Amino acid sequence: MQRFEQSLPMMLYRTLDAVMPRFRAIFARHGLTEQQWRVLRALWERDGLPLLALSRATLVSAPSLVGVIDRLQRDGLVRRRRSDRDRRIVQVWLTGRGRGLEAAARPEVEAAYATLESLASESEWRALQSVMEKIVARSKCAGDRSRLGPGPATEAKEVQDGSQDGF
Amino acid sequence: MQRFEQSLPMMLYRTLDAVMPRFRAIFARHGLTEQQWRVLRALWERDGLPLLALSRATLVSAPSLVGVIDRLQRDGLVRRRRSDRDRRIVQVWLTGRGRGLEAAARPEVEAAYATLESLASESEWRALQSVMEKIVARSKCAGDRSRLGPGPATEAKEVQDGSQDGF
DNA sequence: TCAAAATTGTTAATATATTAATCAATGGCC
DNA sequence: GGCCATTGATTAATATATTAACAATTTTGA
Repeated sequence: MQRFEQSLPMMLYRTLDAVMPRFRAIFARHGLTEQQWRVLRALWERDGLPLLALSRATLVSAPSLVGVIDRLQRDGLVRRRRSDRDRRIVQVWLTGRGRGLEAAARPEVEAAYATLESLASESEWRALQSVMEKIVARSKCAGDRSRLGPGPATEAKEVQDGSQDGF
Repeated sequence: MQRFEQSLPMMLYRTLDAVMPRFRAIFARHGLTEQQWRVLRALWERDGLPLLALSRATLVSAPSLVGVIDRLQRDGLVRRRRSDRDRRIVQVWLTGRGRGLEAAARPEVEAAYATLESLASESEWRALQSVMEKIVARSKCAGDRSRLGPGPATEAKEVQDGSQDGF
């Protein structure tokens, strides 16, 4: 059995353990947890996402996400609204305060990314990203079920309009 | 701000999300969670580790580890024993059942690793490992505090004897 | 049309993660 | 010897993860 320390999972965990603390410190200064940050980050890019899409975007499982959003809502950063087109769907929308956090936190996060990028060369980053993408892509094929569902499925049958409600 | 999807943290999480399910399925078949597996894995390599060393080896924080070990103990897989040399230290020892699990699970885990390795080439794996090691190493320098402590500290003042009790 | 199957969000039960605080034991130091 | 900063384990409080089960809605398909 491969040495524990050098197994791919442990290497990935160790890397996260090395880089995340500095990000978490920033989130904490703005009163956010890492998962709350991820949700906001996704909504800043596209507001009004349905819960399931948000789950896939943030890699937070649906059951966990329910709680994360409960607390974001409690803190007045987002709002839930059930879709009219499909009453099963619950969309999550930013409040003014939720939207405002982006500008407030951006400088610190940018700086953290810059520090992070300085830890390896351009080509190393590209290599890293390329291999990880390959692993992810080829894992999905192998009859896997990565707990967050197959996403847009094998055949992309996504709605392509830009409507803010088109889910 | 860098695109959310392509940020290093999300890439790492996505990779874990892609590869871990197949391992977790194996652990579950043996009645283990991922963290319980990590503890056993560490003890198989070196039995009787103190809790803090176990925490560093598994990347499970000490408070979490207490619960993980409580449950492993409840299930009769490990045993706690307070060190005589230093009454603060609690060592964790495998029971017969705990030791037996290694042989039972090994084939499946080996197979999973083999499948995993087939997802990328030799050189890609080396590149991946090399870049991640670099990131980890250089993150530690930068006045970081990756929650699991500085390990053996800057100056390795570890006990070098092979005694099973030398902690 | 209508019952079965699939989707989406949620709850429940148990296991972890995270941060801060506590507590006993040790080591250094005067 | 006795005070004190440290260390190693644990507890406490809150937030997430994971798996299974559910309820309300669509969607399918006979």
